[in-house]
Amino acid sequence: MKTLKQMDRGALSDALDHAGQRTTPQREMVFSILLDERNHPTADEVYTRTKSRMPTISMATVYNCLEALVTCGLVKQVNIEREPTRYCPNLSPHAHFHCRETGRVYDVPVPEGMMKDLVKVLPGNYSADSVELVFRGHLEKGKTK
Amino acid sequence: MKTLKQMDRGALSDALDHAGQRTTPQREMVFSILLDERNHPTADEVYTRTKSRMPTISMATVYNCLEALVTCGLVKQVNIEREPTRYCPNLSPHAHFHCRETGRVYDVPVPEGMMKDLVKVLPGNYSADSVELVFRGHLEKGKTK
DNA sequence: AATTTGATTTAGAATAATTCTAAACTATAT
DNA sequence: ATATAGTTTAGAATTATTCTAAATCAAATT
Repeated sequence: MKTLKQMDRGALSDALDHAGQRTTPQREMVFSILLDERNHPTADEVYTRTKSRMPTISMATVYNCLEALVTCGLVKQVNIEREPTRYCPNLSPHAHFHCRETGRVYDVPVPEGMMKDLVKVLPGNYSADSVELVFRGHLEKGKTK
Repeated sequence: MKTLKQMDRGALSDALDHAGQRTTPQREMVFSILLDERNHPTADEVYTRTKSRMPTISMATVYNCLEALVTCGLVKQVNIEREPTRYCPNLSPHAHFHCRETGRVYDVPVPEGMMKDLVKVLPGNYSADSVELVFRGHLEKGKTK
């Protein structure tokens, strides 16, 4: 896929606009890269991929664009154990699974309302606006369920 | 508290021994510092506190000691959003709450078996050996429950 | 008791992800 | 057309952590 779908393009400029930020070719390209291959790339990986299609872009701009996308709510940062930050455009509630063998990170959809239920373990004066759930382990091959 | 309780001292040398590592004054001191004030200090904070009682210790040694304690299972690393790694000697199952206002991290005990239940959201070929649950938000003052 | 062995400690250098800085560029508003 | 403000860019700076190599220490062996 080479460019942003009309739908995503609209979502992007709406979201940026709403946050008082401009829609730029670099931001569109970075967003498109993230949507294209949703394997939780690091800033460095995003830089490499983006550069292949927009050779003049700089690392600083990639960081800037990623930050803009995070700020306007279209992208989430995923941090696993002090490894470089990864970027994830999946906005539906999900957990992450970190494979010790490959280092890859997978989205794990969680049932409706589960994240809500989790906050019930908090004492009454703890008010949480975000819940992060990360599993670590390995993938067993050949076993689907 | 100035030194390690007899119980903790035993647990420490047992655990180190089991991992093929020696019990040293530096490791005892760092462990004692962690047990003394359980507020999830960073390596830097551990260094400062340790230095006040053992002025010759170096930063590298603090990192070495913390790593030894983690390796032998007495201490857990807590990573929140690419902030410096924090160290936590609480071995019972618990979640963490990260206050956006103060930056402090609190342990939140979770009911027996809850962590076990969480892994059930994983597809059958995902095998998890650790579950991490982090809440982010703020503490409401004056409200206890 | 002296010596070898291997682990540990230490200071300082190196690394690496990220942020900062200041100048150049761009687009929009005036 | 011009001014204004946001954005991009290269490169420097920052910072937590790891690495390196020498010095120290403790246990095991002679």
